[in-house]
This record gives sequence, C-alpha cells and structure tokens, in this order.
Amino acid sequence: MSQVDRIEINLYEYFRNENFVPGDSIPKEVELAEAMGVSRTAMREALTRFKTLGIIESKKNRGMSITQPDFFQNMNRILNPSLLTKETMQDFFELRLVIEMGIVDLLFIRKTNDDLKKLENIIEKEEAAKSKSEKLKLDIEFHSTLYQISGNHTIERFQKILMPIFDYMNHDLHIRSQEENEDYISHRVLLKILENGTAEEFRMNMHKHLIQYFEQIK
Amino acid sequence: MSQVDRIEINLYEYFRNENFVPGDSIPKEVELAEAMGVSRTAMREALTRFKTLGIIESKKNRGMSITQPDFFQNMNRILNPSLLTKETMQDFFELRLVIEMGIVDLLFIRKTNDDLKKLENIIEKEEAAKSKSEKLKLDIEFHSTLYQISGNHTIERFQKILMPIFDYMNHDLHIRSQEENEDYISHRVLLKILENGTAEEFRMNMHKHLIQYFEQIK
DNA sequence: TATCGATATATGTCGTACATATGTATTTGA
DNA sequence: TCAAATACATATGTACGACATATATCGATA
Repeated sequence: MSQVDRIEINLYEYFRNENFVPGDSIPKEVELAEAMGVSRTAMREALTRFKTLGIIESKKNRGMSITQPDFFQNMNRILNPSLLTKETMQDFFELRLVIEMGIVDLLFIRKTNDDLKKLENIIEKEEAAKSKSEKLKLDIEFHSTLYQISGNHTIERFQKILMPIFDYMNHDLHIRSQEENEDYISHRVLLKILENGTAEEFRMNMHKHLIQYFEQIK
Repeated sequence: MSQVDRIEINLYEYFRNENFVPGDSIPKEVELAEAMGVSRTAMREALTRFKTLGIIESKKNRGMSITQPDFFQNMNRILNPSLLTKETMQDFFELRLVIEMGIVDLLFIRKTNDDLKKLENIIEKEEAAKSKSEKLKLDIEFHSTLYQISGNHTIERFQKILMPIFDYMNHDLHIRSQEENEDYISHRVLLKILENGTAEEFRMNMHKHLIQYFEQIK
C-alpha cells in the first residue's frame, strides 16, 4: 500500500468524522499536508482522486469544498465501448430492458395530464414521419419521455448514459419492421393503457413492445 | 479549462486512437509528458485521474497499462450516505424496486433447477428462523439470490452496492409485520410461481410482496 | 547450472519556486 | 462621498530537480 493510499483513507475518515455536507469548505492543501506530515505533492495526488470522484472540487483561489458526488459523470468518462468487454456490454443492454420494465409502477404513480399530452404529441409526429431516421429519433424520444415521467432523476440520467451502448448494440441486431411483426404493440397502444389501463396491463404490453430485444437474451 | 484538463482530453483521444485493449502497456510518464510538451507533474495528475477511474493501472517498475474500468468500484468509494442528498437516496431506493420488478423476465429465461433448490433451501431456513435479525438476513439472501439467478453480473454487483442505502432508508420506515399485512405474499408463493407460473404472475405478486415499499413512493 | 547480487529503470515521494486567478484592501479621481 | 481603478495577498496550478523504492534483467560467483 502506497503513501497516497494511506492518505486517501485518512482523508476519507476525516471527511466522515467532520460531518461535512456539500458546500462546506475544507482546509487548504498545505494545512492538510502538514497535519498528516506528508508532502504537498502526495496530498495533492490524494486530493486529485477525490476531485476525480467528484467528492471535492477546487477553485483557483477560493480553496476546496465538499461537493455532491456524481456517479454518472464518471460513468460517462469510462463507458467507452471499446474498453468494455462484450459481457459487460450485454449486461448493460439487459439492464436497460430491466429498467424499462421496472419503472412502470413509477409511471402510474407519477403520470400527469401534461405528460400524457407530451406523449400524444410525440406519437402524432411519429405517425407522420416519413424517414427511418426521423422515426428512430421519435422512438427514442418516446422512451426518454417515459423515463422523465418516472420522476426519478437518477434513473433518467442513467438511461441517457446507457443510450450509446444500446445504440451500439443495435447495429448487430436485425430488427424486424412493424409489418413483419404480427402482434406489434405500438406506442399509441401503450399510451392508451397509460391513460386508462393498469400497471399490469402496461407491463405486459411493454414486454411485447420490447419483445425483439428480449428474444436476443439467452 | 486548465492545462491538466487538456492533457486528460488528449490522453483520452490517444487511448482511443491507439485501439488499446485491457492489458496493453502504455508509454512511460516522461515520454508522455515530453510528447505533449508538458511537465511530468501535470501529466501525472492527468494520469492519476485515469487511475482513479480505473482506466489505467501502474506498477512500481513495470510501467502503466490499460485496464478494464470498473464503475462499481468507484461507486463504492462515493456511496457515503452522509454525502448524498435525500433526493438521490430516494432515487436509489426507487431504483432498487425498479430493478427488482424488472429482472423478472431474466429470471424466467435463466432459472435452473439448482436455483430453485437454493431458494427452497433459504425459505426453509427462513420459516424455521426464530430471531428477527436472522429472518432479515435470510430475507436479504432470498432477494440476493434472485439477482444471482438473473445471470447479470453487472446488476448483481449493482444491487450489492445499493444494499447499504436500502438498509439505511429502512430505518426510517415502519414495516408492517406479516401478521399485520392482510394479503402478504410470502417467498414461498413467489417460489411456486417461479417454478410453475408465468412471468406476468410473478411480477404481479412481486409487486404485492414489495407493496410496503411502493406505498412509500409519492 | 543455479543462485545470489549488482544495476538499470519506471513509478512514488519530496521540496522549492513561480504562475495564475480571485478576493480584499487601498488608492485615486470626479 | 462614492465609484472605479489599482495594488496586494492568497490558494491552487504548473514546473523542475532530486532522491526513494520496488522490480526486472543481466552478470558474477560458487
């Protein structure tokens, strides 16, 4: 274990014991370094780790302060498809489906009339859309809106970050067109159920709507 | 934008262009620094960021190499309840419910006889358990096993990390005992459905099983 | 030939100096 | 008197040079 590792642990302990909340400012580098009897260099490296994790932030002269860490910001930095194994990619692919099926209860708890109108609006554009790319764009917008309606910002951001992966994996899939698909469930049907149906109905039909993706899972 | 920020971006570009895969070794610090015309100090700080994110790793003399980043490892370092806002905590609380409802399809795709036996085993212990703490432990084990059965390692790890949060929030909840709860769905019922029922049934009953948590959501 | 030891090497740690941005105090001018 | 411009102090950011330390490689010795 290196010096910096020890410093990191000590700092972490220190932050917890002091009961810092986001916004609180912390002692300056030299003070921390002296207090722990280490060089400013080593202390800075430990601090850099915390900065990278989003636990602290520093401004040129104002010193450093505790911040609310943001997982998904980091996730963005590391979710480079070329660096992920195929298995992890597949996992995230499935996770998207899991979330999409799982948020249904939240939708029924939190839906508002405005939300329904918004979906209606998207569907209308979708039905009028000519080009394939435009349809795809509106398809994504529909599902993104569902995440919004869930009212869970964390999940919403999560989905935004997972999107590129889903996109990336889509290239390998042969997606049947609506015409080829006997019992295709359209967005309009989903909206009707969200308006007048139950969560159970919605889940069943969402599953059918996503059936082509589920078929990929073995 | 600071010098180090620029270096980070450049490095990121460089890594991508070189098509590195985990295990590949990268040039040494001084070479990278010279190549970009910056000091070793600044380069090291940028490298520290990547090390923190788990994109590269360094060994004392062997130099540095690309590694498979591990998002959840970082998450562990960050998930300090005292540093999270109440809203984010609530979000994660909900996310757990979302995943639990969403993995049902994976369960039905991937369940094996061994899995069912394992669940049966847990339930038997649970029914024989006397103390409250032991029951709680087995309750957690039951649900953890479901995550295992989902066959999705990413989700499984995700759940393990979210557990402390869920635990933490549980303290604030008044959980009705089974006796107080009219139509409580037991683990045994869930297992029966997993054995002989359908995914839809399972979801409906899982929702009832978790009803007390869903009632917390507004 | 096998084992031990010297050496070279790349990261880790240290100290110092200076750059830069920013908040605060001071001076200047109307 | 007050506002604007200026100077100053301060904390982080960047740079350089030196040494510590772990480890791989090669060479010497028994």
